Amino acid sequence: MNTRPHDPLPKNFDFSAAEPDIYAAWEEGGFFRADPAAPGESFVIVIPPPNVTGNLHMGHALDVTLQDVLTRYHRMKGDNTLWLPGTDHAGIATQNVVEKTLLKEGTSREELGREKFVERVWEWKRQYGGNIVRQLRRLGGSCDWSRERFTMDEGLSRAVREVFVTLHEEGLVYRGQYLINWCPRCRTAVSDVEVEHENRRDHLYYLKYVVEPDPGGAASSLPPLVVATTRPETCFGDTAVAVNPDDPRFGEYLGRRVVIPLTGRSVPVVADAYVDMEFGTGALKVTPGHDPNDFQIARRHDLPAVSAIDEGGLLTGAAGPYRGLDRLEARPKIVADLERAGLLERTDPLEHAVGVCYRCRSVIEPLISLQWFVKIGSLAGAAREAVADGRTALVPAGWEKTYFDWMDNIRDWCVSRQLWWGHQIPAWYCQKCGETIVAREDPAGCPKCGGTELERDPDVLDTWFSSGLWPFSTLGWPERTADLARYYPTTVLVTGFDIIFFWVARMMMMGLKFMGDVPFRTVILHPLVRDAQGKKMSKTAGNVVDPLEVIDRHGADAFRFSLAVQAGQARDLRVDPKRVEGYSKFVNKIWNAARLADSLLRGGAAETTAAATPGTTPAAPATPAGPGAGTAAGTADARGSLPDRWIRARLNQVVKAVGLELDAFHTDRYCDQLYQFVWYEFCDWYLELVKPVAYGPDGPARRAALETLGSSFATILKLLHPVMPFVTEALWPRFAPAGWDLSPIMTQPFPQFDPRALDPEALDLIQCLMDVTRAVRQARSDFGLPPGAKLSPAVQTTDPARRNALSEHGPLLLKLMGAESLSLADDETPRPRESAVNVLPWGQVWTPLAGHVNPEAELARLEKESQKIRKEIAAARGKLQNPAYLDKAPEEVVAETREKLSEVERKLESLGRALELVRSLA
RNA sequence: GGGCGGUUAACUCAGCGGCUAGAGUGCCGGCCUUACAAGCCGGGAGUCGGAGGUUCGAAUCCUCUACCGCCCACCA
Repeated sequence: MNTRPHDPLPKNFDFSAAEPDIYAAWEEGGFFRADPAAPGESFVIVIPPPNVTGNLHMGHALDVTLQDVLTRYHRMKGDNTLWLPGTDHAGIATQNVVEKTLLKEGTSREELGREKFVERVWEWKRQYGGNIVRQLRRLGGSCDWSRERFTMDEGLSRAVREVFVTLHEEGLVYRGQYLINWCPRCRTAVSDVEVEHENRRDHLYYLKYVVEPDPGGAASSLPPLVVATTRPETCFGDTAVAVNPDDPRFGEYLGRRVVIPLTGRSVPVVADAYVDMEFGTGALKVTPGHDPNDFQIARRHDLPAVSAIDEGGLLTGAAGPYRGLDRLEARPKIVADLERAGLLERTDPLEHAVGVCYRCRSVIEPLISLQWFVKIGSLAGAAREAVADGRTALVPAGWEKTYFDWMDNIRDWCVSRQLWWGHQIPAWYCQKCGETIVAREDPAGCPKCGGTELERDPDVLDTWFSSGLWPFSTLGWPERTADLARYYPTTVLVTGFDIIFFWVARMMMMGLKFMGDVPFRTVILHPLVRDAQGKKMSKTAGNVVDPLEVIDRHGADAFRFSLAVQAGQARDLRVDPKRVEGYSKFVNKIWNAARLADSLLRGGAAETTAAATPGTTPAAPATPAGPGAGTAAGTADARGSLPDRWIRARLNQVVKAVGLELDAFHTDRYCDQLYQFVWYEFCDWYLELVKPVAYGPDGPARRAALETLGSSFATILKLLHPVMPFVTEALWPRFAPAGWDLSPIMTQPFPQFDPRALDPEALDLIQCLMDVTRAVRQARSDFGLPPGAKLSPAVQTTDPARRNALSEHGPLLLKLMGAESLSLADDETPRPRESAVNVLPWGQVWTPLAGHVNPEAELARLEKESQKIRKEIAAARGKLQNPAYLDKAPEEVVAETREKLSEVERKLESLGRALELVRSLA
C-alpha cells in the first residue's frame, strides 16, 4: 500500500472528479476534528452562521475561503485548531420563506396555527437546511462537522434562555410600552439596526389648523396656524401643535387650541425648544403615536398619544371616514380632501429619508407597542472599552471609529418579535393577578398568588439575540465544557463589515457579560463582494454570480485563490469570472510543473518524449524537512549545484515571507508571493535549469539535483495547500517524503524558515546568469534575429566568482538563450565590431549580430540608455552633495545611495566605451 | 447634517516616508523549444484626481478642494 503512484500524471487536473473524493477522504479521516485535550496553542474560528434556508453566495464563499486558509495554515503549523461550523435559524427570513410556500399551497400560517406552522418550518429545515452546509464542503471548508451547531438546537436554546433570564434578574431586560419600529408587512417590531434609510422624493404639505374660539366663545381673529408635514395622514393622531418658545410669530397662539383639519377635534398649542424655527412654517404637529421626536415632546408636555395607524399599516378609528385605508393609499385621498376643504395652503417638493424594513423594504411605521427591551448602556460600555484598550482588535483598524460611534449613540435594544419562528420568550403572565414570571424552567403556577392559569408570551426573540451568544453557546455554555475552557475566547472572527452592528457588536456585549472576556482577539472585516463592474450583486439586478457554477467551471482551488488574492484592505471585492479563469491557469501551471517533476523523479523523461527507462531506480525521495535543511555549511559540492543552492535559498526566503503574511492575516499577499515565486522563479528558471542535469547521465550530481527538485516541490505544495487544498492534495502522493505513510498533505507540518540556510552567494550568481540570459534574449528580439540564428555571445567581466559561475554553467545557459557558444572576455578583450551590447552593473554582454547589424538603431538604443543613467547619476550625486541629506537620512539609506552611484557610474563608463565603438561604425 | 472609504498603466488593483512606482489582465512583436499555446521570449505604456504645506526626501504625512461610493442620522 505504501507506494507511490507509478503511472504518469494525466495532462490536466480533473478537478471535478478529484474534489469530492479528496474531501470525503479528509472527512472520513477525521482530520477536521479538534481535540481539546491535544497539545498546541489554540487557534479557533467560529463560522458566521449562514441562514439555514440560504444558498451559498459570493459573500459566504469569500468568508469561508479566508477562514479555511487560516484554519489549514494553523493546523499545519501544529496549533490546536478548531473551526466550528453551524447555521442560523434567521427568524424573519426563514419565516418569510416558509410563508411563501404556504401561500403557493393556498394556505397561510394563521390557518395552520402556531404549532403546526413551527413544525412546518422544522420540516423545511430538515429538508433544506443541509444545502448550505453541503455547499461549504464544495469549497473545501475544513470545518469540524462533528461540532456543527444550529441556533435553535437544544443546547443553544438553553443558552438563550439562561441569558434572557439572567439579564431579566439583573434588570437589564424589561418590558414596556414605547414607540418602536414596526414593519406592517412582517407584522413585527424590529430593532433600530433593522431599519434602513432610503432617500425619497416626497412632498411637504402645509396644513391649516384653524384656531378655536376662545373660552368666552368669541371667534378668534387669529389666522389659522399653518403646519408643515410630510405625513398628513397622521394628523388624526395629533395631540398638539408645537412652536419654539422663542418664536415671536406664534406668541399669541400659545395656550390657544387649534382644530385638526378634517376632524373637528382640537389640540393645544405648546412651546417646545425642539422645534426648528427655520424649517417649514416653524410650527410642528405633534403626533406622539407615530413619530419618535413627537413621542419625546409629548412626554415633556404630558400629552396623550393617539394611534392613528394600526399594526397592519391601516388607519384606525381615530381617522374617522378613512378608517381601514392603508396609510400609503390614504395620503393622496386626504390631501385631495384637504384641498377641497381649503385647508391645504400649499405643497413643496422635499427629499428626505424614510425608514424601510431591511428584510422586506416596506416603509417602517413607528408606533407605540408593548415590547421587551435589553437595557444596553452598561453592555455597550464594556464592549466599547474592550476595543478601545485593544483586547479585541478590528482589522482594518479604521472600523474602530464606526464601532465607537455606534456604541456611544446606542439606544435600548428591542428584542421581542411578533413571529412564530424563533426562541419564544420565557415569560408568563398570571391571568389571575397579572404577575409576570420570567424563569429558566416552565412555571407550573404563579409564585405570587398561586394561580395556575398562566399564559406564555407569544413573542420570540430577535434572531441576533441568539447569534450574539454564538462564540460561547456553540462551545457548550452554560455547561462548563472542556471545549469552552480550551477554545474560548476564539482567536479570530472573519466577517463582512456590513454586520458589525448586527452581530459583531452584540457578540462583544454578550461575550463580555457572560464569559467575562472578549469573544475573539481579532476581527477581520473583509470586503463586500461586488460584480465585475463594482455593483452590488442582487437578484433584481440579475448580476448574481453563483459560486457553485464558478466551481463547476474552474474548480474550487482557482476560485478560492481568486478570492483570497483579492481580499485586501479595500471595501469592495469584484468577482470577475474572467479573473477566476486566469487563476485556473495557475492551477494548470502547478499541475504541469508537477508532471515534469514527477516524470523526472520517476526516472525518465516526460512521457511526451522517450518512454521512461524501465528498471531505472526511482530518484531518492525528498527530504522531509524544509529547504536547505542541514546544508548550511560544507563545500560547494556538499551544498549541491548552484541551481540547487539557489532554489533552496529562495524557497527559504519565501517560506519566511508567506508565514509572516499569514500570521498577519494577509491572505492576499500570501497568495501573490506564491504566485510570483512559483511561476516566475520556480517554473521559468529553476525547472529550466534542472532539465539538462535531470535529462543527463545518471550519477551523484543528477541524484542530488532530483532530490532538491522533489523536496522543493513538496515544500511548494505545502505552502500552497491552505489556499489550494485540492490540487495540492491530489499531487501530494507523488512528492511526499520517504517513509510516506499515506497521511495527507493537510496533516503535514507547514514549512519552517531556516535561518542557517541563507545563501546570498547563490542568489547573486543566479542573478548573474539571469542577467546574461536576458541580455542575449533581448538582443535577439531587438535586432530581429531569425529564430534559427546561431549566436555566440561573449560576457565581459573581471569578477572571478561570476566568471566561474558563467563558465561552469555555460552549457546550461546556451539552451536558455538559444546560443551556440558562450565565451568570457576581460577588460583587455576588444569588442567584436558587429554586436549588440548590454551593459550590466558588473560587465557587458556582447551579442554578435552577424549581418543583422544596424549601427544607427543601436546607437539610438545606447544613447537612450545612457540618458537614463545620466539622470540617475545626477539624482544620486545631488543627494550626496546635500548636507541635510547626509545629516538626516539614515545611514543605510546613504550607503545605498553611495553604492548605487558607483554602480551607475561604472555602468556609464562601460556604456561610454560601447558608444564609442558603435559611433566609429556608424 | 455627521462620519468613513476610494481616486496610481487601457481595465482591476498592490505599494502607504527613502531602490529607476509594481503585478495580473489587455495591447504590440517573435516563437507549436520534447511540463504547460491554459504555454515561452521580448516590448511599449502612468505629470500616482487637483492645489498648497511639512520634510534632506512625498504616490505615501498634514490642510484645502473636486468627483465617485458607502455608513450613520429624531428637522417635521
